[in-house]
Amino acid sequence: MAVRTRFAPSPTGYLHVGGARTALFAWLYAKSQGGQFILRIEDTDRERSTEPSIQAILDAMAWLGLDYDEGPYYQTQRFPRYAEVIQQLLVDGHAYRCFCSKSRLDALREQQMQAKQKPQYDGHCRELDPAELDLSQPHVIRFKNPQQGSVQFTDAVYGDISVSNTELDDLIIARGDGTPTYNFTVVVDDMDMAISHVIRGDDHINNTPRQINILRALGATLPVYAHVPIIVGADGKRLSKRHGATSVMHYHEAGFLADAMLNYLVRLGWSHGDEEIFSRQAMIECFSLAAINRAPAGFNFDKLQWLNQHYIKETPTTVIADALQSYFQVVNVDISHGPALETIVELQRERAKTLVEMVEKSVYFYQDVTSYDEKAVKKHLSTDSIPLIQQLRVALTALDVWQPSALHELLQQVAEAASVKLGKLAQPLRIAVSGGTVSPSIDVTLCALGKNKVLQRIDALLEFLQLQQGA
RNA sequence: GUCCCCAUCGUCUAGAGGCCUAGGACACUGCCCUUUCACGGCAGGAACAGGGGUUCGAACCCCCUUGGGGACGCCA
Repeated sequence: MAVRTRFAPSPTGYLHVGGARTALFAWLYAKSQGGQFILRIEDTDRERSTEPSIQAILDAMAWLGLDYDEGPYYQTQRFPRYAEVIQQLLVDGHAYRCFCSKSRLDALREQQMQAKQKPQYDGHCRELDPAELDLSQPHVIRFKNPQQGSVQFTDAVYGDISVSNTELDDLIIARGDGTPTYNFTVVVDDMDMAISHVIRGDDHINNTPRQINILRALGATLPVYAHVPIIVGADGKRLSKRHGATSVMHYHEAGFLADAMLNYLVRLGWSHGDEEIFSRQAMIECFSLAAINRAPAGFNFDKLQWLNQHYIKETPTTVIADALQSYFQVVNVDISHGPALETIVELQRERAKTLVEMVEKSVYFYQDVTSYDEKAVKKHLSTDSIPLIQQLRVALTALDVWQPSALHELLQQVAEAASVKLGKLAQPLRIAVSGGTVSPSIDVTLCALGKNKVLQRIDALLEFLQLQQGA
């Protein structure tokens, strides 16, 4: 049987990391089996579904590179089909009309909770004679769940699961306005779309038995179910906004690479021996449902950062440089006068955990230094530094070959001549060109900056120091 | 409350009865490298939730307890 998996988000907000991981697992399984991956938007809740949410989900899928072979399908476009199946269920006696008022249902629930029972519909309308009904009265349609026996299935992740039918009540499959509900539309869609493996969050594990009952009433073949544990925050609670960013696209904005995100996500609740690094290709080759962990996994920002830096270091320079461009734009730094972005990447890739950080650490390559870090000045500069810096300026001015090795040599000579350590020279210089004490190696930094800018900035620093002297 | 599920270092995890004196990774600490910051290298601390079984032998199998998560909607 052809493997077909799907990701079926409801467009009520952005794509969060838990959803992204579920999507990744479904995508991986399809890819690993040579099957198809389908995207379906579950927008039957018209109150909460929004167009921007749909776009946000599509954007996030695109960023992560989770491409789909079919879809996106929209459930709101399939209402005629749902109506058809509901009719069939009604005719076959697998569903019935329920005229119970909300207030009766509320009272029933209240009563059951008081009696420490599981709140369930009591089947009040289950045996009404279809011939004697007044269809003009407001009513919903309920699925007639079996009352005997139990539902058993083998989850590809959790193993055998069994639930007694007495735990399941007659769920509503069509609302008062005739629109179908989630547990019903999923079943119809998975059946119609010939989904072979339903891979979804484990919050649906309790829905599975009732979905199986509907599937059976419809005479459909059952898919394989694989429930993926949820992602929790540092406190063990379900990941939510108070744990920090949960939107996948937030990580894009924060300068994370899609490959890093994917690698992090795939290792959250799944493993392949001791391996930590998985390219897309590697994860497709190694993936298996059986290796998914059953316990909820905690989101660990530090490890994501580590992976991101790993990919920043490993990804070809030009690719990172291309990606970097938009991050400079966001902070309004004009990069047209200064080193090529490839150079920035090469100088900074070992010093930045995110592309945003890389930008923050590289602004001085494109913009003049407007202030000096106070601590740095205090530690490395005094009016006594002026002669040494002046010597350095003279030497730099005379240098024809503006290359790292030549610059390195020159610095060493100047340091030797003044009988100071290289650090005594490099730090003041660093302050001059960057405003602080942190930069790539001074020789490559000077080289990337260019002779003119370096001399200008040395002059600016000298001026600053002379002003201090005067004061 | 009822039902379902889960349980190895702080976190992600390896582990399918002897290979476990429990391995790797992130984070943390120390040292080395070093012109700063990083990268890198080396070293270190750190876990089988508790209690009963089963077995010659249990992190692995069974039961109970505890802890955690999820579901119980005319939400998905």
